[in-house]
Amino acid sequence: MARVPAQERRRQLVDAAFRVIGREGFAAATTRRVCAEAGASLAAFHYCFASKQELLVELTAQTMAGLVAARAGVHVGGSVTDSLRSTLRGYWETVEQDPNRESVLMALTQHALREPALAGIAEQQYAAYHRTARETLEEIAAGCGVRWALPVGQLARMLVVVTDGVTLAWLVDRDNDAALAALDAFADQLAGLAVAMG
Amino acid sequence: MARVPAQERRRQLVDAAFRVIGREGFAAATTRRVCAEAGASLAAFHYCFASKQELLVELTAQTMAGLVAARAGVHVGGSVTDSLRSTLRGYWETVEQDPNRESVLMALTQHALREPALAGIAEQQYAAYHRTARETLEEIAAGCGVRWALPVGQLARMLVVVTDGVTLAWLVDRDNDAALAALDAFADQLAGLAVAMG
DNA sequence: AATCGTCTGGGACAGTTGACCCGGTCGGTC
DNA sequence: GACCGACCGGGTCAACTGTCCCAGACGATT
Repeated sequence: MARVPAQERRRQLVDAAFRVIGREGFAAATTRRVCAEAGASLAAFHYCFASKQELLVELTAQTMAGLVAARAGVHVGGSVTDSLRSTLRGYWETVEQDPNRESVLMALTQHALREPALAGIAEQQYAAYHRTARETLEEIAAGCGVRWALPVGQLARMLVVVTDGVTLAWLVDRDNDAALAALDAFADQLAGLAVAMG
Repeated sequence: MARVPAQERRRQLVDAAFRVIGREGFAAATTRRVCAEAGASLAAFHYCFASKQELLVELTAQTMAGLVAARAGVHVGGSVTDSLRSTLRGYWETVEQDPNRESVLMALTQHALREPALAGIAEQQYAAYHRTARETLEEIAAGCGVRWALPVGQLARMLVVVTDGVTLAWLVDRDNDAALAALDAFADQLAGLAVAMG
């Protein structure tokens, strides 16, 4: 087995855990299974992490941070409708690009809601998620010269609701067309809440 | 220990599993834990169920069927906006009434997506869920004398997206007010897709 | 070359889990 | 009252889990 710096090993193990969970579910992510995926020994695992819990904390934080980053893409251009559509479609591209990420995210969220050590992370990252959505909406409003008819915080939550809801439905029936159609329709709907600046 | 007919025992064990998962998460639902909750012995368990898997199948089917039933309430009255609002608020009442049900549902859905024996159930029940949403929308349209500007199937998916998305967000931050506000806003939005019958 | 922290190999441990089994007990039926 | 299927108690089993340990090997610094 290759000799690898501890920090690099940590990264490898986190990545391996991500792949295992995405492929076989949260329950399958045992220390032995993760080590096998990463090509490491159990001893290496416990040299890098004090416990499995520690691995999970790092994985959760990293994945949720990636979530916020991946969904931060704003596309301002043309009308409000166009901007919202392309922003939501931009989000959907990230889902299609790595569908497993969503499965992992769901599993981790589910787990984090139970685990006191992780609960803070989930809540905090969802707050960041809402914040990102709000910034996106404000950017669009500014770029298109409109203002929102509802409090931006409320609209931000609606945006998160739409992305999460569409993703959840898609995880069950894997209907890409329906997902895209729903996203477009919601974009049109939300655009109706933009009123000309005055 | 009381002497109970096998069928009744099955019911008790399914109920116990539901409670355990709702309170402590899916992973906590071991056969022993479920038996303790139900006040039954391991032997009783394996007399009633051939395997834990069988219990899970029954639990999943039963819970998802309950989901469809609980969300089937339609409230037609007044304008389209009023009807949609009260229908969505009716749904939210069922959530507030038994918040754990949603946690269990999420956990089971998550699990069902991995387990071939359960995948069919999840898919089938979500299809039923979509069908119910469509019927709700058609009832509202008929009752209010309007038609929908988009295909009803697409609107039905949007309705499901909204309820699931709002529920998911609420599971993380438990913000009741935000959930209700989002539901109302979406009701108003969707009502905009109703056009007078011509 | 000696040394020291970093890293690895293989094994061991106690605890838990799903499954199973056997002897026996209950309640109704004939 | 004999019988029989429904039901239970308690114990056992192999498999798997997270965690830990120790002897040793590597590589840079001295």
